[in-house]
Amino acid sequence: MVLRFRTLKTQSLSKKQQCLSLLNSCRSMDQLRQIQAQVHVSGLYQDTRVLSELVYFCSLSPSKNLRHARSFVHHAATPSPISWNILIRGYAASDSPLEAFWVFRKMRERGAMPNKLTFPFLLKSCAVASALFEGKQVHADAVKCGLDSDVYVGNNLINFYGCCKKIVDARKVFGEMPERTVVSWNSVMTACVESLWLGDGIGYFFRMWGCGFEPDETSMVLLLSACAELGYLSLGRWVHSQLVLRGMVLSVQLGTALVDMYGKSGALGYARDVFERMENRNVWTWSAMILGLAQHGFGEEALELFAIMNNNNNDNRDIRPNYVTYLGVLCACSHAGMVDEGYQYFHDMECVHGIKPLMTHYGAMVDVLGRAGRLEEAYEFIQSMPIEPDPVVWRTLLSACTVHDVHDHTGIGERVSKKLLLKEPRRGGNLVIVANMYAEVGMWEEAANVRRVMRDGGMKKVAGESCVDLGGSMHRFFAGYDPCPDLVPVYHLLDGLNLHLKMVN
DNA sequence: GTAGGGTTAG
Repeated sequence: MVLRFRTLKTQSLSKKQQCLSLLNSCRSMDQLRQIQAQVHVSGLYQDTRVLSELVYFCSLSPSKNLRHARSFVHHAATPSPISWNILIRGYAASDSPLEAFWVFRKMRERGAMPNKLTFPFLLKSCAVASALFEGKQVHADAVKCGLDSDVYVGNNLINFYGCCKKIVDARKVFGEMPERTVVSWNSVMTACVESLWLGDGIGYFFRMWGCGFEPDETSMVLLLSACAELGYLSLGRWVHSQLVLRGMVLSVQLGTALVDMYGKSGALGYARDVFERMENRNVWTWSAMILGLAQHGFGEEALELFAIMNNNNNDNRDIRPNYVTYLGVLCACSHAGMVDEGYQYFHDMECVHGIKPLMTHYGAMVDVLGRAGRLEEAYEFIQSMPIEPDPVVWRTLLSACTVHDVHDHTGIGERVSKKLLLKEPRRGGNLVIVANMYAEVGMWEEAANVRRVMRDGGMKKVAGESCVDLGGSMHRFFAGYDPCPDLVPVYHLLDGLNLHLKMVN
């Protein structure tokens, strides 16, 4: 289709209006080039409104071309703030979000004044890029422009600091906001929950409620994900009851959050119940259910569900597994001892579904091999990884070594511990595993050496902690921590359990 | 005469 101004019925409209109308109906870069030629001919090239529409198409339409948009703005004599903002917004959603920051620098160099709509997308770019250094400069600029009091700017500042794991700063911004909306509360909750400051996240929910804000769906999803992470079943059930009481529609997100919470808390019956009742499910819903089953020892059921998900006869024709689904699948294999299947799924993940394995997938596969006692194979698997294994991967194998290598003197435990300590020499927890491994096989001198290294280096293991939900409140337990007045029956029970386990094995 | 905005899933 060739576009010309005179093809329009609206002959009476001005050249400029015709041009804007054409831009409005523009669908491809080819059409845009034709319009661009017309713009040149009619001398509308420096019109700020026309320019912003050109930039809008190149930055935000499905056939966008950001370099094109950028060149429009850079070559314009005086681009309006709107053009700059649209360009920044385009980069925020692109694969190279930090370019937004450089556009902003250029904008400032050329003396354009940012307005309150400049900062949200700019901060969003810094947030997705986790660019703390750049984001702080933006924050400072927002303060200089007196725009940091805008509620949208504030919400994005919270989100930015949250994404950079600067929770104290996120909370500081929140605390100093002159005006807040539900989104502000949700943003600060997100920051806490994402960084596993779960109690604080839950606290913000109830403070929000106390301040008279109505929690929305996002608030509920966030609260549920904090419950899921803590295994705080009683609070999770309370949230569920609130959803029913308020007559909130069980959206895919809310339903998934419930399935996730029940699944992680081990209440698989409830998880399954919500899952079955949901009208719409997406890949996250299925993944949450699969992972819940896998993590609680129902490996075969998890894999069965995965097969159903992939079965085209079901209502989920468009649901394709993603990286989270495969974490659940591999977790199922390791808990069910299915090594060959694990290899097969790991292979299919990339070759059939095009999902490039992440570090966690390699770790999960090491867990599959390690739990099955195939330690050498796991070691070779790590050596053959195309990415540099992180300490977690080595620690997974080392833990497997302490279980399986105790009476076997192949020395794989030693090799693995060397690899791990090379990467993370100062983490006390690593040395504790190594010392225990030596002690287990009676290599007392070596064990003592490791302990001495720890002591001399001032290294301590961060105490492992367990939470138990009792009568609706969370109780935290540490090893060696002794708040209970009468532990004797507890130890008797534990002894009994250990005996039972040994007899079963 | 004038255009555009935020938070959420292992």
